[in-house]
Amino acid sequence: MAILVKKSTQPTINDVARLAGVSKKTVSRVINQSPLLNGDTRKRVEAVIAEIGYVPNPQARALALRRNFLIGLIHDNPNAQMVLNVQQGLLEVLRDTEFELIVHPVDRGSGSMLDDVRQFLERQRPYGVMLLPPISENDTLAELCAEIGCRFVRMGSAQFGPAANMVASNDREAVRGAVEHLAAAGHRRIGMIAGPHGFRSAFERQQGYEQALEDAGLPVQRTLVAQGDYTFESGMRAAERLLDLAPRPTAVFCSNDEMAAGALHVARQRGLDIPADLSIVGFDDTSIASHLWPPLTTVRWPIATMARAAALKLIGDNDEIADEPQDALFVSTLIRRASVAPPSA
Amino acid sequence: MAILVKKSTQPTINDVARLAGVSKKTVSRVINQSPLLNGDTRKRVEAVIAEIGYVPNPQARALALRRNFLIGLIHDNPNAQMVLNVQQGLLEVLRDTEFELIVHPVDRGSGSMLDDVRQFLERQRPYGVMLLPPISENDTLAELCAEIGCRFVRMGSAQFGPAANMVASNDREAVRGAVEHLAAAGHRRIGMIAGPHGFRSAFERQQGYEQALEDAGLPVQRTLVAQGDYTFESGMRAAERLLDLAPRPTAVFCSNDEMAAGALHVARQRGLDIPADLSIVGFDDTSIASHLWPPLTTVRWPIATMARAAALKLIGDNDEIADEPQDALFVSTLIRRASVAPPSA
DNA sequence: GAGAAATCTGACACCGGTATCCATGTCCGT
DNA sequence: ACGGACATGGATACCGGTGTCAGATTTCTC
Repeated sequence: MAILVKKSTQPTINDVARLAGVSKKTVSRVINQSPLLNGDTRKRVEAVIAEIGYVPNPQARALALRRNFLIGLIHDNPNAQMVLNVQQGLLEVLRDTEFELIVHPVDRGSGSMLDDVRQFLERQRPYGVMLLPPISENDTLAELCAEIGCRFVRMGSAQFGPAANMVASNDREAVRGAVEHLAAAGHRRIGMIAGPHGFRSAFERQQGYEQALEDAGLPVQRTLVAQGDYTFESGMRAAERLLDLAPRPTAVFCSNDEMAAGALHVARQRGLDIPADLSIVGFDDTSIASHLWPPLTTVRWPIATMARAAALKLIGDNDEIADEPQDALFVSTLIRRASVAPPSA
Repeated sequence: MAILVKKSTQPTINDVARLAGVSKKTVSRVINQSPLLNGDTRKRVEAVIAEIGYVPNPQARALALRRNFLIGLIHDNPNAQMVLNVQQGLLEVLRDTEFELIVHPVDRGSGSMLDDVRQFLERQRPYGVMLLPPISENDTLAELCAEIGCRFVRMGSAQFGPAANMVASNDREAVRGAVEHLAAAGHRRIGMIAGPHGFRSAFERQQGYEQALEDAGLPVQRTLVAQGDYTFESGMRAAERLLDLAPRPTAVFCSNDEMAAGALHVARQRGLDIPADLSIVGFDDTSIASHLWPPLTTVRWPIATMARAAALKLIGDNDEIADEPQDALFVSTLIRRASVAPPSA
């Protein structure tokens, strides 16, 4: 038997007012917990609300209040796990508030990206938006949000300036620690699979890599750095280039787990033993890292925590968010698993 | 320098009307492409709109039209890749429409799940919602949607009835084919890591497994079926139980890729060679399947295609969606990769 | 050129909330 | 008993769109 969709009509504030024998405004006061209400009237109204199952219409509310309760998540991130981690962090905060989450992915690289976002912002006028890397690194985009008058928070891999509404991590330091770990294990030829050109996160992580090499007294060599675009496939291609070198690097740091997985894949294809023949370190600590075999040593990027913080900034009472943007810094830590060992020979 | 958020005021339909020297309604006609408009007036209004950058307020529109343009995605699925695949399929359809996507994850198992969903539906009154498995298998939930009067489409692993607004795949047949493939390779002891009890998808897939065994003249043994809950960790635990058996199964079919990855992980821990010592088949063909080593033979579940179809059903002009729910069936196919081989001894 | 028909346009009410502001009722001091 | 401070509640306008319907204009017909 078919399940039919009733064309039911939802009770409105007028129905409540009529049944309770009060005016709309009084009902509105009850809903909004106004303090200037007789306890008796309040109870009567509440009883009616409960009885007929009245729920305020958010669209009408939004119209009257000249604001809505939508938080936008704008991203161009191909990494499902990361996006979902962020969503989870966000929703944890949004749960039990009246806010709802609107997800708006955009085409990276598409020339109309800015127009797309502008249209989204102008149409929905979300209360606030959250910008995920890598698109969050785009200053023009941030300026667009500001111009339109939309609260925003950017998640990123480094402080961009004294005040850029940034919730950031310390990627450079974290990567430096990770590569140091490789050097300390005895590796002298440490390759890197870097992120795409023009991305702040890619830049920061590469800087960390180079600093660690310098600290360890190792030469920084162009050929040891292959570039990917944060996808598994690009990680494979980059790894192929690195593994074709002679002598082969004995370790490789990858700018994210996805590319590390690609590198591991290629190494396996070539019959290399991980970690004996090649040590691999990733970045992000998404679930793929611990699921791989061997489990991947990686930098844990506290993305869900950052998302929670960003959400709190967005919906916080702090109305000065725009005038006094505050940045927050989160610390990434190295998670040691089984994909790193001293070089074999 | 801080990026300031301007408290700008958006132009309204009244501004446009005043500047163009016409009435609100005429502007509304221009926006809605009403055919009964003098070309001249239309152009004048359009010019003003373009000049002052007018964008209609969706909240006001929603209020006046007594409907909005929000599509809800309700899910309790822990699998990030799958959820994102669905989101992608959905958004592909929603892009270039005026619909926006609201994501509303719920706590599986939480006792308040139905209340949570009810609150979401009553508050947001989305134009339509999409229910993802496993929560989509919950008939009570579907009835709730119908009761509230919200369009909905359920994605699932089998037809639930003659008309249940279902976009479904043929899991049973697909699994039968997959297990047949194992039997054809010469496996006689084929284990299964099943999904959680009470889930339709889990049931369908187990039925497919059992049918394949019967078809191949193999005994259906309780001990060869271990149960998981679709997570990596549960896959590990289930695999441990199966690999502890003596004699050990030489192949295992897993109800999803995530658990297959867990099984692969455990096999590796025990020093087994895949596929020589153990053949593994998964289900879903999420990206993890091709990223694993060895690449996983798996059933491709066309979830993004299904999501597109579901989205079209939701936003389609077809107003009878409620009265004449139509089901659609999608075919899953076996993707042969390297995790299956004939048994070694 | 007058009247009818077809075409366009605008005044007005309405969607379901909130804000403003004034009218009433209550309690108190004198 | 009267006036004023204070607490409470209601009438009304408004947010920014859309629907209705009547009136104005144009076009067509004879």
